Amino acid sequence: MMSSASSAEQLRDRLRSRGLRWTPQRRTLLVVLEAAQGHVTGAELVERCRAIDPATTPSTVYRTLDVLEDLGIVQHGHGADGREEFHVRPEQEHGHLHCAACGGTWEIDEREATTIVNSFREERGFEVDLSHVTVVGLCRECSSAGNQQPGSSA
Amino acid sequence: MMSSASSAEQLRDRLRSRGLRWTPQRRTLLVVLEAAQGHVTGAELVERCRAIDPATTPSTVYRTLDVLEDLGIVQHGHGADGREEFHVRPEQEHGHLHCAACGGTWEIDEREATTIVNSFREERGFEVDLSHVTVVGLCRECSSAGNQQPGSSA
DNA sequence: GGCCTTGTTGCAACCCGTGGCAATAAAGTA
DNA sequence: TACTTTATTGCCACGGGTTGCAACAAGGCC
Ligand SMILES: [Mn+2]
Ligand SMILES: [Mn+2]
Ligand SMILES: [Zn+2]
Ligand SMILES: [Zn+2]
Repeated sequence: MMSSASSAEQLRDRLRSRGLRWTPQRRTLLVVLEAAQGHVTGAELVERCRAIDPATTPSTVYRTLDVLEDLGIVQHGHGADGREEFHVRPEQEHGHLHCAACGGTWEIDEREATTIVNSFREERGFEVDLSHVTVVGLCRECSSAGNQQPGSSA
Repeated sequence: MMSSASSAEQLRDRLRSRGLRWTPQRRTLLVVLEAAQGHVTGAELVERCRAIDPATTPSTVYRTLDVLEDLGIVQHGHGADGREEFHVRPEQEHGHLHCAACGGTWEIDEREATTIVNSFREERGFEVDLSHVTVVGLCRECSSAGNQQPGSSA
C-alpha cells in the first residue's frame, strides 16, 4: 500500500539489474541488517544470521557484506584493534574517536570532520572516507589523569 | 669506544630495571628490529625472527612487541585492512593516508597533522596518537579519474 | 517446463593474531 | 654455587576474516 517495493524487493532488483543474484542467504542478511542499527561487527552479523538460518557460513556473509558495501548499503570501518565494524544505516556518515586508556568511543560527525576533510582535499586532493576513520589517543579525562599513550613511557 | 653501551645492553638494562627479563627470544627480535626500518607488519617480524631462530613462536614475538611498545621502542598502527604495522625507529612520528582505489600510501607528518591534532585537542581535549592514524579515501589521481569510494555506487 | 550460463555457496585450508596454562629459566640473593 | 621467585616461553585452542575451488542454483531464454 504505502510503498509498493519493500526493502527486499528494492535490493533484489538492484542486484538483478547488475547481473547479480537474489539468494536466500542474502535475504537472511538483509533481514538482519533491517533489524540492526548503529555499529555491528562482522562476527555479530554472522551470529545473527545464524539465529535465523543455523546453516549460515561466515564466508558467505562476508562476501555479501562486500557486495552490499559496493551498493552503499553498509559501510565498514575498523575498531582500534583493527577489527571490522559495520555502520548500518547511519543517520549521517561519521568516524570514530577511541581512547586507548579507558576504551571510550565517540563519534566524529561531518561538522567536526570538516576541518580535516577540507585540509586533505586542499593540500593533497585527497578525498577522505570519514566512515573508515578511527582516531586513537587519550580522552580529556584520561590525559589529564596522567595516563600515557601506549609507548610514551620511554 | 664511541658508546660504551650497545643498543642491546641499553635495552637489557631498561628491562631489568623494571623487573623484566632479558631473554634470547627478545634479543633475536631486537636484532631484527635493528636491521629494519620504516614499516613492517607483525607477521614479517615473526618471519625475520625465524630466519635467525627457526624455533621462534608468534605469541612470544607479539608479546615482546607489546613490551617494546610500552618502552617506546616501536609503535604500531593499522593498515587499511586493519592489520598491524609497526613503525621502527621512525624519523618522526607520522600517520598514514591510503588510497582505496590504487592502494597508494603516503605519510602524514606532524606538520600536516597539526590542524587535526590541535582541533581535537581544543574541541575535545583529546590527544591524538598520530602514529596510529590511517586515513583511507581516494588520492587526487583516483578521485579525478572518477573512481569511487567503496560504497558510493548507490 | 527444460536448458544454459555463470554468479554464488559451502568447504577446507590458511593467515593474523590473542589468551590460558603448565613448564621453563632469568636473575636477585645467600 | 645453590636456592627462590616469578617473568617468560611454548603450546594449543580459539576468534575473526579471506580465498581457491568444485558443486550448486538463480534466472534469462526458448
Ligand atoms: Mn591498534
Ligand atoms: Mn577497511
Ligand atoms: Zn579515556
Ligand atoms: Zn589512488
